[in-house]
Amino acid sequence: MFILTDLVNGITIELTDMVNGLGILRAKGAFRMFAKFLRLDSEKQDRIVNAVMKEFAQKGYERASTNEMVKEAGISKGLLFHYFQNKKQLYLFLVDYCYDMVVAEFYKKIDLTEPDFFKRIREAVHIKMEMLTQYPDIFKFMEEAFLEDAAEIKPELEKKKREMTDINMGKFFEGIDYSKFRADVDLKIVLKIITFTFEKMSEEVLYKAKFAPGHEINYAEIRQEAEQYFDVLIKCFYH
Amino acid sequence: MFILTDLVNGITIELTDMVNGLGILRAKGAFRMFAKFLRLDSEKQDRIVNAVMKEFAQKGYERASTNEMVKEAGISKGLLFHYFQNKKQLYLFLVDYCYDMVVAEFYKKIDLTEPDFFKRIREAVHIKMEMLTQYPDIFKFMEEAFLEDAAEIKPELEKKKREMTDINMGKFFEGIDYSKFRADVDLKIVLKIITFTFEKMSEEVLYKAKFAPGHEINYAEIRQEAEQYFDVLIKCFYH
Amino acid sequence: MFILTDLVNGITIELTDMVNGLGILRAKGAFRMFAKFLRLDSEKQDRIVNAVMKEFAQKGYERASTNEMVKEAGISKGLLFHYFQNKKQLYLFLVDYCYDMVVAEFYKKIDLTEPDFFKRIREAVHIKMEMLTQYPDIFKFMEEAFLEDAAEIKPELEKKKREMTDINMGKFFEGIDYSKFRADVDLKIVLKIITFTFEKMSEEVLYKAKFAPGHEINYAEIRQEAEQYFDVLIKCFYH
Amino acid sequence: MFILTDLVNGITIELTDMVNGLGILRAKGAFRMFAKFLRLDSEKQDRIVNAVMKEFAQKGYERASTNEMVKEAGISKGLLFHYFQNKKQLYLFLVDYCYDMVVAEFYKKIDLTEPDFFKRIREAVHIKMEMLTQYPDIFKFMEEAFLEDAAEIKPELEKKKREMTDINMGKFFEGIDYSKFRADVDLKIVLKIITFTFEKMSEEVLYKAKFAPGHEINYAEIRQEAEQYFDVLIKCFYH
DNA sequence: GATGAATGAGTTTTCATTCAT
DNA sequence: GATGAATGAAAACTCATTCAT
Repeated sequence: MFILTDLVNGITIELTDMVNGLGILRAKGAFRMFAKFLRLDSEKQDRIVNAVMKEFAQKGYERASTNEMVKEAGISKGLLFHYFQNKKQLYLFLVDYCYDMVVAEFYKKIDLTEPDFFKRIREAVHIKMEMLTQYPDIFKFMEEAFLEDAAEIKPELEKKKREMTDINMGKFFEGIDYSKFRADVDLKIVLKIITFTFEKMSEEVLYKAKFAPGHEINYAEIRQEAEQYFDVLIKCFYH
Repeated sequence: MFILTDLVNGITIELTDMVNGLGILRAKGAFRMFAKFLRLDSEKQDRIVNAVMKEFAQKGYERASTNEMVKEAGISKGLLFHYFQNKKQLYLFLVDYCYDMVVAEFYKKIDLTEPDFFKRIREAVHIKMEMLTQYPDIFKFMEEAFLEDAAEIKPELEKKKREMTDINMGKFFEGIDYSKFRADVDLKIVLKIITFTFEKMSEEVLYKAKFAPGHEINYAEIRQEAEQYFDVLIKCFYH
Repeated sequence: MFILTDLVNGITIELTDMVNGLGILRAKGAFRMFAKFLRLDSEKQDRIVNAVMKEFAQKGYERASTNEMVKEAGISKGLLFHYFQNKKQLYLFLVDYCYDMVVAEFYKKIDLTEPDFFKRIREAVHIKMEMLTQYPDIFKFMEEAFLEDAAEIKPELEKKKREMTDINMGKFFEGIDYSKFRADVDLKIVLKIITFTFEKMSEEVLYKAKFAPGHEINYAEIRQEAEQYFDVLIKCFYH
Repeated sequence: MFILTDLVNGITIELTDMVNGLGILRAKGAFRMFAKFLRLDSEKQDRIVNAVMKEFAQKGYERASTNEMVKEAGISKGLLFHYFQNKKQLYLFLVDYCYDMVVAEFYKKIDLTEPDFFKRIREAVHIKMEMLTQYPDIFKFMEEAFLEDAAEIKPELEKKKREMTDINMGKFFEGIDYSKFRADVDLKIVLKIITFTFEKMSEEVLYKAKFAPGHEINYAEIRQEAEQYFDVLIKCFYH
């Protein structure tokens, strides 16, 4: 579903499987190779995750230095590799780790019983903004991760994205009352246009925030801007 | 305007300044620091540009090796730095150089007298596909360049993007017959939705092409898909 | 005596002390420092010895990883060092352990009552080939061990070799009927020449086997080749 | 031919091609990839070769540290890799470099017109001892190199050895007066036995020297010992 | 006895950039 | 203008050994 994905890369994804609270990859056992790390007390886990995330987010995959990470995390060089084997695995682990965290959080909050399409989207936009404020580092990292195209991790990263972006709009839109949409145009195309609109809007918001002094986001303004889009879309696509 | 930008990164840009055949940056004097290079005979210029572009496109900014570039171009290490001072400047120069090339070509082809909004966009889509076929290397490089987020060049690159994406819809849409649009909604928002739609569509096409066997792009299919969007957009946004 | 040594490194050694079934080093108490290990049940001992031997044989002393050994043996890192103190001692222990095994086996088989020099050697060659087939891993390891020249273990290894190669031809040749040798030349030199010949022959066989497809050894051919040497040596050195 | 090879590894080789003063490998163009290094003034070349040789000889391939080499040679880290690409190439280069040096020197000295087999060998033994004294480091390195079995360089090193050990006794023994040998035994076997004898004798000498205080070699003693072998071999193999 | 997390100095290799020629 | 040898900091990763549990 678009709301989460456009937090990070603007690709619509299917979140249904995650609703139960298990991450896709965790459920698939991909975390087994990081068992050593996951057995640590959460204070240390957090210290490491934050240090690593900070470095990757700041410098990207290639330039990020494992030396800096261990210095920041206060652990030895060997230990990082003891947990994560190599830089690539460390990176891919972190992508999953963050993704799972974000998805689980989102689904705790969204109300999936709301049948009106635009109301549901409106709520999702608000949840998204809340989370952006609460976990800015994670979103920064995720955003970079989905743009990352370092040769070494590209294939695995693309595969991971594909796993996470297995589009299934049918499921996402379950419970939505489609009778409100006008009948003279292709509904699938209409839904895509709406999705695209909010994704691009989000991108613009993030993009502008980057260049704003202090990178602060004016949420009130975004909501107002979103309402403008809601107004047009409802008028044009509902009958 | 979206057509060019979504060739490379999906950000809407202002092309008006380029129509006269001078690149934004060239016009602004940014090429002065590469005067030595630009004074070379064009055969040597091309040899160097192609070698450098190839390396950057293949490996990204960080991993690209100046050694490989000079080997491929058949020039000495010192000479490259004589022309371009350092790797960062070399990269930024190349971004401009390619961008100018693409923009000039685009404006030679587009018919700016067509008053119908959708017809103009349709033509732009076709031109874009033509150019993608004709200059695949340049587009590959530009695409990578706009995704590049190596820490070292990021600030300059973002600035450059901003310069190139200083949105000025009013100018782009000059000559367009707006009387065809329905009057009960905000026209600016409508134009944004339409722009967003084609940008996202392009992104999807490129994304799918990445995973298609052989990365080939089915242009006929894209045109057909675009027509589906035209159909909905015209029905909903024209009166 | 050459037969055993050229199994492993082509240096003539004195085997008399081993005939009683005790290894040189074991008899000398050098095994005391590995008492903890030797007290284990033999199943576990074997598991560890095999895992360690495999790793050392495959990668040599330097590159062999204690991590791999404990993984293969199914024991903990700490335990390996509990038994063997450090990598060097582990290696030297294994050299002795294998050597003792090979020597004991050899002396169970050889007939020391045969008085004819060449007949005794002929039998030894056959025993050697039998054992090479039966314990290829041990021989592979021993062969590598005697070639090993990693700086760290070199002094001890050389010392060990010396202990094992303390030449005492007089004892080895006991019971041999020397009256068959011609009297006009120095018998000691003659015996050395014969010894050298079979050692070098063995080396050549092993060397050729290395490059043969599949490394297989053609034993029939070796026996035939040995007979050619026997023929010349008997004609020239017997009267 | 045995004399040279048993200087370093005891394998008989064909030296005929080297007589003209060009190394096998140099002649084959294998030195092209080290052209940068070979273009240096010989003072610097020597400084580097000696530093590298010293480190490899002392510690073997694996343990030898390129850090130590550059420190000893007084050059920068990058420069070593500028000349030799990587540690493996550096090692293999040095093997060739030394081998060529030794072979060329040997052939300047040996008198190939001497028809008597034993006289020719006697001279070779003397030349060998002379060279051992003159270039002890090179011989130390070569000896180690031929024993080296580090996994990484093994295949290339074995190939190199094969190139150098392409046995061609026929050519080496050209000009030798075989009529002096007894006719009732296989001459080829006889020649092998003699070759083996001197090779093993050399090995023993080197081996003993290793453990002698100060590693000094008593050349007079060796010559005397060699004479004992000559005496037996002449009596038994000449008619 | 048994565990395995933790250490940190060590390794080889890369690479943009400089500068004497 | 043109060369390419020279630099040296920085990178990712390894691994024997220790020690608290």
